[in-house]
Amino acid sequence: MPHLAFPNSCDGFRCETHCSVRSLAICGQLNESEHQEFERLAQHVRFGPKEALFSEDEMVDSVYSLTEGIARLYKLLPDGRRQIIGFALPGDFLGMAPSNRYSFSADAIGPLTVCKFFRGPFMRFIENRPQMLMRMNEFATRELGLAQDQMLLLGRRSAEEKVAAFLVGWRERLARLEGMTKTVTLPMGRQDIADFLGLTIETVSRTFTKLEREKLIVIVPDGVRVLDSKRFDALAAA
Amino acid sequence: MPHLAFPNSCDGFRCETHCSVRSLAICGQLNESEHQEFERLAQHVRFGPKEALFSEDEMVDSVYSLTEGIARLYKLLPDGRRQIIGFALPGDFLGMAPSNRYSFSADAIGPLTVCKFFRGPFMRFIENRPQMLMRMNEFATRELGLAQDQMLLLGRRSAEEKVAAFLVGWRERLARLEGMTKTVTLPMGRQDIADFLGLTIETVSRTFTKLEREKLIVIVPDGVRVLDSKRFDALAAA
DNA sequence: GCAAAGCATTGATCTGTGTCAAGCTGTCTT
DNA sequence: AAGACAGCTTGACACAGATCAATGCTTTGC
Repeated sequence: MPHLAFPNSCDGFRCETHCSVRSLAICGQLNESEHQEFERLAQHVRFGPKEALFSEDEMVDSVYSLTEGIARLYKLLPDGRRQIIGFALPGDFLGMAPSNRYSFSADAIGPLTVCKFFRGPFMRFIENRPQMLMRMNEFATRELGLAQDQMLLLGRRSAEEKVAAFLVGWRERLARLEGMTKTVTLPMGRQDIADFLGLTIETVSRTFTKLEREKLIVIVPDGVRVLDSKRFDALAAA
Repeated sequence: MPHLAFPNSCDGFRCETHCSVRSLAICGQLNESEHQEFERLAQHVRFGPKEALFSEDEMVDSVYSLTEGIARLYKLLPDGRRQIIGFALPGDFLGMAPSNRYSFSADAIGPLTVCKFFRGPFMRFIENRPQMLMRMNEFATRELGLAQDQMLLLGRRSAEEKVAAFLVGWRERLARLEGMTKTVTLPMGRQDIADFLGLTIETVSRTFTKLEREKLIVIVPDGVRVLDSKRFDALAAA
């Protein structure tokens, strides 16, 4: 796009270049003037692959609205065991914690951009805006619902069910952004999937292979193609 | 208390009889007049052991603030496998869901009382009260934090670590209500603990016995007594 | 005081997933 | 083009926790 001369020059203005997902994001229901005021609080920040947005136990100084790319959210045990508690997509909101320290770590999987807000100004902006607070509630409630689904998966599903449910769930989340497709792109590696599902990388790999042998999926570079949606959804449901 | 003539006669008024945990509850920061208005929306309802407050997939018509007793919150798979996603204590708030249907089931473990609110009036009460919305956010964020801890537990801890972490976590939650004690009361049965930790009842039972043999706890009726808090916390942490 | 029921414990065995160890595939570097 | 590297797959084997099967311990009701 050579005619788009200054792609980074619109900070501080409503600018769809930075936020193709604005309607999905925390700021999606602000009117024009509110949004301008809100934008003045934001810094647009880019992160490279594997770069940390924040780490568990750090003091919370900022909150983030993800605009592009995917982040991995995880907790570590002292001996290095890792549990990925979620993957954040564009539109997702990060950084609320039950104390003044982050309760998990977040880092970029690929290149990633966020709107970053300092906690104080952000809190002052929302504290007397019921609409914004309601939206925060919706976001928190949705996250909680996902977390509860994940508890069921981690506690009570077999390896095969875990992988199938993960692929179905991931496909649905992508569908909100890109529309439903047969090919599900998987930007995260096998180890990330393993740490999300409470499995080892070997078991994840074997299970992918097994699902392919059973003609439910085809493994393609950076993802899978779902062949039999019906049988697949059934496996994921139960 | 023979001089307390009408112990159930104060519905509609501020009444600590119904709410020894008011300061911990959703309504804990309302002023006197707001609280009276809020109370007018509430019904005080009692449930007996095993009685259902609501079930997964039912339409959400009410939300609940737990005032006495303990509830078990769970999700079921079609084949009957169960995952308990949490235990609710007095002060906890139940019933927010990401859709218009409950995303889990809740039932009383023992006798239980709640403040029940119809969704519509409740929403109308909070929607223009930022303080109340902030409090809802705190509650949701705390729940989310607990859910994330539980994901780490379910995905990455051994049976012994799960049981130890459960006892430590449960003791801390009780401490908020009753103060820290050596004896941890466990109102839920072994099957409930198993379904919370992603284990079988046999493994939970064996693990309790093992912890007792190792002189970390003593099993007493309806609970355990913690002998070696230090070693115990260490096991729970990692 | 005894039967019945419900819950918890213990033992023997099995199995799904983890662990350890190669080997494979694609990409980047020089 | 060749080597090195990172990520993924496959195989052989081990083991934590599940399953199956008794048995024990309270509580409840008569």
